Amino acid sequence: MDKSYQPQDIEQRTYERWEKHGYFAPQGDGKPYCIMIPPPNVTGTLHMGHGFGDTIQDALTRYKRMMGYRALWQPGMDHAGIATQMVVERLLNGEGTSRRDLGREKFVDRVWKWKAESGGIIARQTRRLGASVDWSRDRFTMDDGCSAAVRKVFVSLYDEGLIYRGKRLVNWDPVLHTALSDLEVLSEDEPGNLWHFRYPLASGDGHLVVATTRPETMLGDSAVAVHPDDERYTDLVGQEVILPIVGRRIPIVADDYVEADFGTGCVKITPAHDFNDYELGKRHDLAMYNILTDDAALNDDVPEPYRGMDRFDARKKIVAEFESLGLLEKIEDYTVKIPRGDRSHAVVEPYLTDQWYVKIEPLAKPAIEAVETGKIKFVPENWSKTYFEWMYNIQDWCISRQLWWGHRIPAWYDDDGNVYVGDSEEDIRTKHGLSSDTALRQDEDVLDTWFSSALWPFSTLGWPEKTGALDEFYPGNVLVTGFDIIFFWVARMIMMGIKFMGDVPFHEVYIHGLIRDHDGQKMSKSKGNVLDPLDLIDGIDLEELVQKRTAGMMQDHLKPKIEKSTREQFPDGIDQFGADALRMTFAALATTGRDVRFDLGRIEGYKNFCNKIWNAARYVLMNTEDMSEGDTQYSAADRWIRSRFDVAVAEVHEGLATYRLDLAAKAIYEFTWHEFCDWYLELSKPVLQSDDSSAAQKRGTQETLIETLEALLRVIHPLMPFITEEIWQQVAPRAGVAGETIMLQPFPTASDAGDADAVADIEWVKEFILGIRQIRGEMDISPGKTLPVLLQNSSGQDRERASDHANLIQRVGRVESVTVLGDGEEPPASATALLGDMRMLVPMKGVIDVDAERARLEKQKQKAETDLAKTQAKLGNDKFVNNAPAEVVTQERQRAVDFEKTIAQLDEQLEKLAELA
RNA sequence: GGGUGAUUAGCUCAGGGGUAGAGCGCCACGUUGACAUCGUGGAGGUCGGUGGUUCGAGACCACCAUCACCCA
Repeated sequence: MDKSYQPQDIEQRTYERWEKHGYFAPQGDGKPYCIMIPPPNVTGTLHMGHGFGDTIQDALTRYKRMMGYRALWQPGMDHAGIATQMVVERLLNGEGTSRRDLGREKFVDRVWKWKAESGGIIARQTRRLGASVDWSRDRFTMDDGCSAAVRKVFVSLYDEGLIYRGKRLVNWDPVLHTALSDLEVLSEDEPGNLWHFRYPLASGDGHLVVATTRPETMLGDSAVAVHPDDERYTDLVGQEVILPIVGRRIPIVADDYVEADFGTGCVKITPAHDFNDYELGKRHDLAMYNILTDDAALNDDVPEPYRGMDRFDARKKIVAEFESLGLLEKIEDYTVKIPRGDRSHAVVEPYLTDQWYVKIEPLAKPAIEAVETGKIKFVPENWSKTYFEWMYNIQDWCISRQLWWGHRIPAWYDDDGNVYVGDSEEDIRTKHGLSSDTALRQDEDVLDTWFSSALWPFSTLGWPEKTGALDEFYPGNVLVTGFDIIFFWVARMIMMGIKFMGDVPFHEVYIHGLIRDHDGQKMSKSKGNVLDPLDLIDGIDLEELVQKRTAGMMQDHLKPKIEKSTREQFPDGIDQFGADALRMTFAALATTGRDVRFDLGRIEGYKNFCNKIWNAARYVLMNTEDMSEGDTQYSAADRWIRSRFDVAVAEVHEGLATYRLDLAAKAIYEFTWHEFCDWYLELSKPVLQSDDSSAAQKRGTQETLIETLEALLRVIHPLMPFITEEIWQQVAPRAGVAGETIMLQPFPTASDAGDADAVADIEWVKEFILGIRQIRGEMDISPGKTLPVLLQNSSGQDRERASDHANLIQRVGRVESVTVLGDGEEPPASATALLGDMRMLVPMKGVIDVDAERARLEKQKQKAETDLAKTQAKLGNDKFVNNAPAEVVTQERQRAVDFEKTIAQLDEQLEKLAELA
């Protein structure tokens, strides 16, 4: 074995071997266990969030697989309609052509080509992370099966009246020329203005003042509204104003929606370009004047000078015209919520168009019940509140998108405008008896990507076909995802699963946090703070990282800033850490919190942990080479480490069962480093390296070393698959374990045979050694110097242990000799450590500074006195003694006694020091 | 405005009515035949504030402050 751990040598060949042997497919005849991967966007690349989620899912899958389940982790990718179309359009722009130049068919062909290329990158990243997904079942939301599922669901919902088409106000993205669902629109505060306009009354008696943040919409106004209880305007309700510039007479209406306290209490109403106004307009039966084009320029229904003008240019012109008409009352600074498309970042317009909708309430109801009744549980449980909050206020879902990339809506129109919905054109012709000379044209639009994602838990298993996979793996066990897509995805899967499978798609939803950078900032391409998981696995130099972060940016002006911060944060680029270190880091960060800060220091620590395991294995292998057959005798240390291992195993089971991967990782780290390596390996050395040890004793320790390591590797494997497999290949044969791969070995279970005596003995030995080390450390005695130790006030058990484990104490504690002092025997001046009632004395002759020792003892005494005072205060309180549980009181009394003894011992020792001075 | 969280060591975070924890960082010492990607020892916290419940609160409750996020 190499002297240090080198991940790059191991990972890829190991993964290839696993994949080639088909280890990832469900195996054996155990109970099924299934996780559906959240399908990543096929044209993107995996980011840290995916790495995090994949690590969690892989750990769970590997664990269950080792526990004997038929584990399926279903992989796949999502076609990501808008995102993908944008990427490809940008590619085309770079080539000097465009989507429209190509035409729909060629454009879609082009996207498929790009998909093939890009999808490969993601698959490669997934493999590098060590993900044990069943590649033989790989799926894509646009493949034939998933597409069939989409059509089937659309048609059934339509037939049931749950999908309808209608002219509604939608969020219109004027750059991408498509409708967006509410969830795809992000509103943020931006500085703006509030313009106050005068609208003359038709009666000629003056004017009203309305305030607006969007002056250009006044061209589409169809009313002015006031609050019904607003006495200032009671008389005016029912009258009319004359809309400036346009010259239209529009009514003054009264409606509760108006806030009398806001502005002047008069609101202009533009039903075709504002969601609130739209509702108000319907209540009052107002006219709807659409004044925009698909590009959000003004259309021909506005006064001539404005036609064809961009909305923001029109705004300026309107304001100027009001001013010149003497109708501009004032302009205030005002912070406005600006809605932008989450992909294009264009300002979204409320716009009247024909769109397809899913009537959501009938689907939402059972989906709410599923969580209320506990059929589906959120982990952490709190997220169900977020789910309910949204589900109780859910709106109909706009599912049509004016894109070319996606599932085309299975609806056809004849020349009379009749709509036919069905699986295909032939299907419709048959169903409706339409002859071949009736012209039909299919709806141009495609479906929202999330429509197909909502079917993922069953479409991937073969639905609408009846398949064995569906029988076996639906419903899945757990969905692992971030809280940001509870609405987009989780809720919709639950609705569709219940609707079409008659059962929930999964029983648990484990919500993990979102990965942020070391400053707590969300990682995003435009901020230039994204990390590619592969760059942490393989490492990357600074220049390449800068290049990667600034390439292909939409906003060139951000480049210098990104370059600067990248150079500051990673002056030496990023080291190679390996997939296991990355995975262990993710696991350790998987707490119940919602933000996960990723810090390089953390992953470095886990890389060191890999090296620690590696070297522990080297030690074990080096020391078990010459294992012979014969009797074995197990030492207390051997029995101790087995007991401790059981405890660690139980903790790991508990951590994984409760989705606390951080606690599982901690238990693994703690045991491996601080018990197995720090103590057990050290305690094994005296046995193995001493000529006094019998062959049976050596064999006992060798067996314990190799067996514990072998089992430990299995415990670690779900979190760190590569290094454990690599070491296991060498360790298993020597431990007498046969098998091709650690992946398919049973996960250790805790035996209940803890050896309390051995544990007590070794804990005593550890305290002994720690006491000596403490003296050594604080007295600045070189680690190389062995020390004589005198035992004072020792019990029979102390003496027995000291003699039984003399070898350990001497070698590991670097103790020259252990001498038991008799009752009246006067020790020389010494440094002291306490072990229960016993005092361990290290004679000071030449080695120890009296003043330093006094200071040291004083400090210990002070600590004990503080503790004693607290304890006595408690015991002096009758209420405590009378009300606290008896065992707590007893324990407190015992502590008081212990502290008093400690103080007495320290006092005695301090007196001796005083005599010396 | 409605909702959900967070506030514990210099930093990043566990813990969850009965003795304040880890990793990293820091200080000192160290080439002990697995590991300097290491070992040994050490320093460092009135657990955001104020009240309350309790024999006992960092933990439970209320309010406040600050900071996030989601929804309108």
